[in-house]
Amino acid sequence: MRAEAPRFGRRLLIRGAAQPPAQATMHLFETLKQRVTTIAQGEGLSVGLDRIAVETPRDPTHGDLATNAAMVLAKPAKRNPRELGEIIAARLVEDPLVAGASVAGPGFVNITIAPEAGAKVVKAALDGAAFTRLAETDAPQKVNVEYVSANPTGPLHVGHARGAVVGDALANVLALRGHAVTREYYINDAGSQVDALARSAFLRYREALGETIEIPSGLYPGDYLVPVGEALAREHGEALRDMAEEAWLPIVREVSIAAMMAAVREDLDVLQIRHEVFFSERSLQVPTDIVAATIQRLEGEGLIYQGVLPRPKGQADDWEDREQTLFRSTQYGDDIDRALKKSDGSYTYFASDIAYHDDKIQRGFDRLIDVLGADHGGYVKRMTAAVAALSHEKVQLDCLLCQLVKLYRAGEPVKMSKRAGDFVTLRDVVDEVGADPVRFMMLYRKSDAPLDFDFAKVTEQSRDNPVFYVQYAHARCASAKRQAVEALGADVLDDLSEAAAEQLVDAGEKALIILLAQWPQVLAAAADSAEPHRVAFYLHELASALHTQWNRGKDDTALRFVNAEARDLTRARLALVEAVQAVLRTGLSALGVSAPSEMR
RNA sequence: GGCCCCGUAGCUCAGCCGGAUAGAGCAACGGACUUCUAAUCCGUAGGUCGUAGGUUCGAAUCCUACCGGGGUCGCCA
Repeated sequence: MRAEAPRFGRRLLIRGAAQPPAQATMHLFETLKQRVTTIAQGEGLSVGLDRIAVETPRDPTHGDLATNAAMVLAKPAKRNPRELGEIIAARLVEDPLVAGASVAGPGFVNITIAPEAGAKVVKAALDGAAFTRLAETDAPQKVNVEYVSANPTGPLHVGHARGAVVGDALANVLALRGHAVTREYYINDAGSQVDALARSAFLRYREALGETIEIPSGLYPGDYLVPVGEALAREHGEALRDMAEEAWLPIVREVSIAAMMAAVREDLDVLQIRHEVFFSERSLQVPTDIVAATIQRLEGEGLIYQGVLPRPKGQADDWEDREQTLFRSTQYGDDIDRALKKSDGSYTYFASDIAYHDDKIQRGFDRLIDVLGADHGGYVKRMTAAVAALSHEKVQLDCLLCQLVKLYRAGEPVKMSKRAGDFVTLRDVVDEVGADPVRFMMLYRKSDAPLDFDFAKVTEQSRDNPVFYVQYAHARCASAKRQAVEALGADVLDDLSEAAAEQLVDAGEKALIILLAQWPQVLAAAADSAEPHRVAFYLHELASALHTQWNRGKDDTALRFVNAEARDLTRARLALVEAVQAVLRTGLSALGVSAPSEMR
């Protein structure tokens, strides 16, 4: 059963059908890399061309850009890197995009770009969507991103929020990279935990009928099941109470799961997270036992056997050797073979998950990504092995582990215990601080690093708060344009692509242009490495460069974006502002964070 | 004990498919600003990139071992 959720993010899924006209696109780094490669080929060099990189040097006195070409090409060609560098530099300066090139250090070629090159970058970035399409891959894949997949036994808590945001942003980034992305949620509705849920709801049902109940440990004590009990009482009266458990449990279970999933979707909704596919684990067993069929297929390949696992060292005092159905995951790099059936004959979670991943493979995905909590780290090898076995190593599985989130309130840790009602739900956090800070902060850290989340800090309006800092940069761009209109009339913003942007030669303006030029490759790298946090850091850097330039205008009015005495220069700078704003807006949108025009 | 992740400035962290003098923010120190281009700005100082080896012309980055922190370890999901 695959319930199709309302379509969402379709815009992100649509690939740019028509390539924009050539002069509108300017991938500065790619273009220069091409030029350098061509020069190298003209010199008869062919080994190491793919290692040529054009990057920004750490030290800005080294120029705007630098290439390692001379160094990576010299060795295989048995040539002197500095000499080779001189040749490359001499040829590069012939290029109209290049104002200067010189050899430095062990053989770096440092490049100063011409004002015309900067102007092209600015004009390309004016159309944020077209500029972003420069990040599209020429080898698009069908990618499945599975994330959240929380047990439907209660509301989502803060820990889930991180996986939810990371998965969603990753899906966005992959889509912008040109891949066909499906966002998916696996509903664990088949195990013993949902039976425990049903028993808990049944107690609430009896409570609704007037009984005094006590919820034993092992069941779910949260009062979020009270309404479920009441609904059961309304619908069934006392009918369920007199049934045997085998009779009422399936009924109560189904109602409870439906209620929990409705709550989960509402919780995700407040973060604007929508999955396209909700996949039921139970549907792999009922009405048809797809799990069995999958196992049988693997058995045909000699990957299933009855066996006894070795006793693990160091612990497991109560270990008893036991023969069970095992998957030969060691054949694909796992440390130990893994059990597929429990002693009562039912499938392990892993067995169902094998069938589930097989379903994804059958649906034709080239790449599968599972966003998991860090406590599932031990699960990665076996699932990777299973996908390799099922797809005959054709399909790649990447598991992205998200570390824990620690909550703070003004520096003090927020205490959470597992007891009823004493954990912070996703909804609590979003209600208190808003969706934007939650989303941005969850992405402002590598996902495999622990994250501190401070309620006070993320709503603070200061530069210490990265969410505010980036959004404010976007708002500041809007503000600059408003001021320009006031000073120079509404038509000052017309046809900014016609502005004389080659006037943007100030160091701060150039720094902004170089940063803008990096956007397509930052996005591409974030997608390829499955690291959406790179986008967040990049946006912070771009925001910082904008604020810096703005602040320089305080000391030196000649640098202000808006100058009522110099309409032509103002228009050039407005083009830059517009370009920065477009990239900020596109980037924030990829992260699912709003881009306000003013901060209130 | 096995496996996975992490260890970078006082703090919180980027950088990691090898490249130049290792970066940012906070805190510290020294200045500027008294303002709607608002929700600060400029500068200074701060480092055996956990330790020890190895590969390399070149290592925070790759390999090995160890130390420290976290997670996880047959029928929970």
